[in-house]
Amino acid sequence: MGYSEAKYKKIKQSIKTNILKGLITTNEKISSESQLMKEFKVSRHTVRLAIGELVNEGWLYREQGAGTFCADRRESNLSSINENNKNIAIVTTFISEYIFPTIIRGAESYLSEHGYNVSIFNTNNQYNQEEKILTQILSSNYAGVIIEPTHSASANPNLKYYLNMEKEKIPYVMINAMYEELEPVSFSLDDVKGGFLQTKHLIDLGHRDIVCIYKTDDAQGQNRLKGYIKAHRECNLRLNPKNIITYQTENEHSKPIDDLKELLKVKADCPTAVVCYNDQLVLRLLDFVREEGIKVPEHLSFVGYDDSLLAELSEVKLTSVIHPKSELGRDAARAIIRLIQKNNQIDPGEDLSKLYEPQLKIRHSTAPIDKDLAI
Amino acid sequence: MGYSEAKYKKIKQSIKTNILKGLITTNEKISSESQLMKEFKVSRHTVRLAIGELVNEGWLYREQGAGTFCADRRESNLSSINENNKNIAIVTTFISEYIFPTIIRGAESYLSEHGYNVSIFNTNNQYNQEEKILTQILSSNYAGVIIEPTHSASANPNLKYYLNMEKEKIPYVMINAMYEELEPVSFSLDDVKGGFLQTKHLIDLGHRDIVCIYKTDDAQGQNRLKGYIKAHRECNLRLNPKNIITYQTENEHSKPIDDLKELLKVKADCPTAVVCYNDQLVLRLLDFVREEGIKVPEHLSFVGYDDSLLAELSEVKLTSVIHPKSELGRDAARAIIRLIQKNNQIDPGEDLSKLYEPQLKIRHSTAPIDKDLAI
DNA sequence: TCCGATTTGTTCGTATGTATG
DNA sequence: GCATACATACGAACAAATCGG
Repeated sequence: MGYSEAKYKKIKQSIKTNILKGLITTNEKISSESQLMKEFKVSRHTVRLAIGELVNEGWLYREQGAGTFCADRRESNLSSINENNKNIAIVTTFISEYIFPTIIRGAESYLSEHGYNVSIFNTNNQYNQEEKILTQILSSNYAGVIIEPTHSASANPNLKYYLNMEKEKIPYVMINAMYEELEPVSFSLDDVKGGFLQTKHLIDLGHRDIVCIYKTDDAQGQNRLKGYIKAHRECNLRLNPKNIITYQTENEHSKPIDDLKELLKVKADCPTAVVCYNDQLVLRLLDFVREEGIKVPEHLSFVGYDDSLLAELSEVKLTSVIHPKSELGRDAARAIIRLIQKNNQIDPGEDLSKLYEPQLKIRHSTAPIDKDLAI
Repeated sequence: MGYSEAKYKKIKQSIKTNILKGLITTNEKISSESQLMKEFKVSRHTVRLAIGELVNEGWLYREQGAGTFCADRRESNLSSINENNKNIAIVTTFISEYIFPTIIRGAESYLSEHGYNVSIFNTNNQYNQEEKILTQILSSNYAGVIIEPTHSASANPNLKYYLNMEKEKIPYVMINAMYEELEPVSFSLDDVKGGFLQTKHLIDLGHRDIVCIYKTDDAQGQNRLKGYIKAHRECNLRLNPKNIITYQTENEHSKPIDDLKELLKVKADCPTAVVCYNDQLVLRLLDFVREEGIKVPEHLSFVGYDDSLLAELSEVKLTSVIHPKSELGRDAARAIIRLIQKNNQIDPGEDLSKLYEPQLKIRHSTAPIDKDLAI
């Protein structure tokens, strides 16, 4: 039998997970050995091996005749180190994505100025990775956590870990999106308004057939879509369902471009403008439309999102929604320090959260509609 | 059976006594399990129970296939904190610079797979900031450091900190550049060759007046400049001193563009090609030349460096030197873990360092010279 | 206080997998 | 490739402590 899949290790992990999720609290009795035998369909020996190691690692303690109980890890392990605990964890979905470095840097500079260390973690937008990281943070020694939620559009399977963080009095703040059930301190752009601004700008320029292309497995994209729809409603414009293109992390490389290609084929009611999930997507689409001989913005206007480096470096400078990257990072850092200092208990009146008002930076990728130049 | 006379406890006591009597010394092999079974006339399970507890108490350690050995208790006591030390510091000059996130991510993914935490620090390419960070790392609890040297071209005022890290047996590896005095384990691109490739490609295309624009306050830029000169030498080409533009971090926003502007004014012996310090610089220059009505690559060829996201997203796709970003990050991570495991002492024969062979990715920003199209 | 059910503690036997030299 | 050593896993039995009735 392979070591990595050792049964006793699975049992260990399971028990440890339950502790970290807060399902078993200090001095609470865990299942008896015979119960665990049934549950995992293993021999008593195997159960005892698992429990034995957890006892040695300080997670549990045993009392003959009474049972096995959850140990109080804080006292034994942390008390000595705790005073010097100046570690902050920053958890992002994609470190290398183009706007994150700026956010991280904003946070890092503020935190290091205040004597904190910054550890970074990467979920790759995957729940199991997020779980692993939360597990690690909970069993290590962090004073606070700045986290961007994974797959923020769906219900979160790791909710228990967040609740346990609250119980363990480890403050956390969320950036860019949030799990609303938790009502966390959060820092994010008003994405509904952002999507609204993107769309309204084009409507004001006379556009009527506006395609939107949004990634909808995170809350950001879903909210931007809401804003896109809202702008149409407010202007009493008919909304063509065909003009709404959505994609997920999994198919982000193919679907947006394929679907837009399909739309541009039909010359009747052809779109005159496109709002995009972010600047990077715009640039990829610009490549494609250039090959097709479509001119931007004369034939087709584009609005980006994030106002990233790309928006300024591209040939056609992008009209884009300004994302307060660096400021957001600093604000999140300031808030987490405040929470740490206040021992995670702030006055009800003091709302640390911030919803940033988006603004549109108008450059050269959008122009008034010109019917004579229709594609 | 009474607990006080538990067989496994007797075995424990016997082994412990032998160690304390000096009959078994550090790293000496004790009797195998089967020998102990015969000696004490007990089952294997009982022997394992005794040994298991002694392992947990730090008296022994086991090696599968080899045997069970007497542990060095002095060390284990001192390094009991170090056993759990799974923190790696990554120190970069500019976190948000466009290629760093990819390097960091390469390192982070490998390190987190191996159970390490990653802390990041940012020197902003300033010595005093580097000093602050090194101070902090030395006074905290890091198992290893991956660092990009600050101002790598000049003599380093923080050398003592590096020497002290060696004394404290904190392994470090350098990326992208190195302080040669230290002869560190390092991972970097062969920048001389990179600059050579940039230039040689243009010479091969028939260009003779080639401008180079390099940042020379780091070793990367200085080496690329060397490569640029070397390419001219090898091809027996006259080198026009006016064609060498250098700049520093402080004036990177103005000097490159101003100097190039100056050069292009003079119609006599006007350059036909430009090699740049990195892709980002190329894109900024592309903006400027576009305004001037200069076409790329017809009138003026450009070669970038790093093969970044920008090279593929720009309108004119950039010919650029490939930087092994992610691979370099992983390699550095692998090396630091190896150094930690080997307690910073590797065999002289085992050279962990790696100098990456650069390659040129040819895209559309370079073309054969065409005298008829001279600017 | 004692009983009985439950729970952990100790010990035996056996078998097979995996790493080392 | 082989013997040896440790690693994982099953089954069974009895001892000792705890707890509710």
